[in-house]
Amino acid sequence: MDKRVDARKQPRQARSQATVEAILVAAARVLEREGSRAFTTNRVAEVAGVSVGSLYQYFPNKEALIVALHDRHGRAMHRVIGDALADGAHATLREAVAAVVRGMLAAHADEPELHRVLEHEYASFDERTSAPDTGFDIYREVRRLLRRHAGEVRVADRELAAWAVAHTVHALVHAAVLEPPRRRRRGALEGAIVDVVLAYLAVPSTSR
Amino acid sequence: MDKRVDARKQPRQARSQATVEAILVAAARVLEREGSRAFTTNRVAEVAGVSVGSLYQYFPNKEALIVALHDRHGRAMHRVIGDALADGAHATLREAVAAVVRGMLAAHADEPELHRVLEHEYASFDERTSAPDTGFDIYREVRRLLRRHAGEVRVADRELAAWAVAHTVHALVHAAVLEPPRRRRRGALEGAIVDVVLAYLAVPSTSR
Amino acid sequence: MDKRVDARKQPRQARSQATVEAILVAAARVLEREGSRAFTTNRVAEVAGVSVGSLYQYFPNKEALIVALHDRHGRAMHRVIGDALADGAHATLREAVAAVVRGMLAAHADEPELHRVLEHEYASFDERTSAPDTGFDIYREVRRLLRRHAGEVRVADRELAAWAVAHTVHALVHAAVLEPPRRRRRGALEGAIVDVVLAYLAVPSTSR
Amino acid sequence: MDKRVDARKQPRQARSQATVEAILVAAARVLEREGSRAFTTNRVAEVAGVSVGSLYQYFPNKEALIVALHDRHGRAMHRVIGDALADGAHATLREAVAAVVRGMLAAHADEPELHRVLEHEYASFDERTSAPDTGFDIYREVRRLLRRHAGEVRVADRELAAWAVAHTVHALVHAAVLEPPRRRRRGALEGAIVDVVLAYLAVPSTSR
DNA sequence: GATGAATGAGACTTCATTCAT
DNA sequence: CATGAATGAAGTCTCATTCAT
Repeated sequence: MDKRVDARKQPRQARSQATVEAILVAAARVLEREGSRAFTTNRVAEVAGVSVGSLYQYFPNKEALIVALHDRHGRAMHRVIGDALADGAHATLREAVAAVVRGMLAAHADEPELHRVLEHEYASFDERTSAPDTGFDIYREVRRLLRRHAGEVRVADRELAAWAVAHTVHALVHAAVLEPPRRRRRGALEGAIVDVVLAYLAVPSTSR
Repeated sequence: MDKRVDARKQPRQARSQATVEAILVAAARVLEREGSRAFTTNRVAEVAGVSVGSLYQYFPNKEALIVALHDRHGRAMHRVIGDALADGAHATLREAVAAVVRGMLAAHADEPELHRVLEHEYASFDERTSAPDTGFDIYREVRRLLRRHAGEVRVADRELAAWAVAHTVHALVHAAVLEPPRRRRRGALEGAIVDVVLAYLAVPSTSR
Repeated sequence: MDKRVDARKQPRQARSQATVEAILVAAARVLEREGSRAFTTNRVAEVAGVSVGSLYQYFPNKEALIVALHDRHGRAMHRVIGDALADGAHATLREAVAAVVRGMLAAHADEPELHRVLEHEYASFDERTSAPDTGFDIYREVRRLLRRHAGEVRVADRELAAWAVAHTVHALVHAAVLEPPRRRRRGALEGAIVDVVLAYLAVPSTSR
Repeated sequence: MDKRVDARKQPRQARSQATVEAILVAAARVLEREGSRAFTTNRVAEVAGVSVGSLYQYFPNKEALIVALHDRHGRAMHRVIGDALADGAHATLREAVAAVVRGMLAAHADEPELHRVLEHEYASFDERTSAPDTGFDIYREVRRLLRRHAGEVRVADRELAAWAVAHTVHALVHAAVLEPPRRRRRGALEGAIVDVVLAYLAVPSTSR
């Protein structure tokens, strides 16, 4: 019982491009400010300033909106990591990890609630839907990071380490924007996240 | 417009106790095996073998079911941590952390999906509802742990560390049961989680 | 992509029995008096004096209503033919055919439009739906009729004759109630239908 | 609340003619192959290779498409009967009837489903719409046939006979293409239809 | 207390039709 | 004239909750 979630129609005219964009922006806004309870196709269309019909012209169903937003976010995260891994971008592992963490924090700062909700909604139809794998594997990226800075890394099982690091960073970034501890600035949280990762991965140093 | 979510009445008789229990077990089972989409009051009542009417006799609304399950899980986690902190239970920080991680993994192993869903369902009405704080503060527990083993801990900002550790452990335990890396046994995952926490918290040692 | 059309729930209490009956009566009435355009689940529920929810408690979807009505009509026709075939009911083929035609005309007289619409609606989802074969084969019944009165029948290919007779009678009965020729009484139409069938089937006689 | 269903404008230019034709062909094809559910103006336009807007340039609404197809089919049937009645075309009643039946079978063979659907769609808005009587009366044609071969016809009430014959032929032709009995060739069906009609109309002969 | 039939607001989605480009 | 994006009324169906028995 698969459900299609890919875009129903490719917008050709500039007008439709704008409509699609408006719908996605509205979807994100509704999710962020009104919660998943209020996330109805009619409400999204209303906020987008278009009719429900227009929404369905470009998205076959409500889930497709979630998928599109999720995909969009996934690509952004991919870009952040990719940038941190770019040739010669960062000399040390710590610098690279810091860049990733900083990028992710920035990407989640504006609409923190959105990403939490998105994750839940996306997971909730993961199976019924032929959710197109966003195509990129975050673990692979982390493993590349570890390989590139192999000299500084002490963990033996790199795949296990990639798993641990990916989930840790993800969780702490979300926690940083959604449930930050009192009175800490973002910089402090960024530092803590980097510390957790580095302490685990890197050979002990005297620093810190 | 607050919504009551506390149990509608305290069941005094044994039969009522059993009914409430059956409903909660059914709720957990539906959430675990059939997903949040199927989580309807009628379905829960059916699985519990009672009528919807009876369900509403003990729970004022659907959210109360989620709250009850969430609360129940919270208490269980509390107990796990409490045990690990019991006087003289564990000599070293590593042992104490390992005990906590082991306990949490065990508590999540049976119904992993349940806890993921629960968390999001609970969060989704966090605000509209006057969700009674389950009364215990996980951070406080972690801070107690750090204080007790202060000698082994090097981090300066203990509250920040508690925040980081609590979220890290929570995320990795969930990931361990829901999205474990291929071919690693639970013991390996447990080890990795402890490693992440210890590397961050403890003064460097030669171990590992 | 099968669609279920069988009753969703078996009504157990007397109250539900009445509800189901009211819904079917309302469905027939709407189809007959307001046409298939007006045949919406809300309208049917309204005419039945119940809520849409009740309708869906007993019929999984709109099509199930059509199927139920169709089935009901099929059984009635079956009964008519069965009665005409009952042992010793009719001495001659003409009498038997006349009995069938009379019975069918009576059965269609009250709600002629209903049966026309029903047929169309039923046919329109014949394939998408796993329409339960009403279980009885009208051809078989006609063949039995021909066999029983074999002495009077001259047609060689009985199966072909059954096909022709079944469709002819069906069409003329419908036409008789829906588009009768001007100023003919029902008796005259009944006679004409029997004449068409008998002239085709029976050995020529001097009668008429 | 009458609704206009006649062509919105008479296409004068060749290109317009072609567009109208393409639309009608597409409408027939959709109805035949995809069913009345799929018969949407957008789908018809798509299959016709034109925009919806263009469709509405030539047809004021969806019903007009049905009317046009129905009308077209009616004219074709009229032609078939007219040919069979042409002066000196057929010497005997049987030959004339056979010609009509053969012509009708041929006309329905290509798109059998289309005609069934058409009939019901047409009937479904017969009243709301001021459906222009297609202008020719099939009964009149049949009566002419009976009059011309009066010598061979034994039935007394010619109008009643025309009614019976018209409906019988119509039903059997449709049945022949839509629900033919197993393993009979079209010739056999044609023969059976002619037999039914002739046995009813004509004076008994020794033939057959 | 228990039952389960009934309710009905409201969510999702379609499609005939219009109109700016 | 053609295009196709946009509209929105209307229809199907679900499910939390109530209440007569």
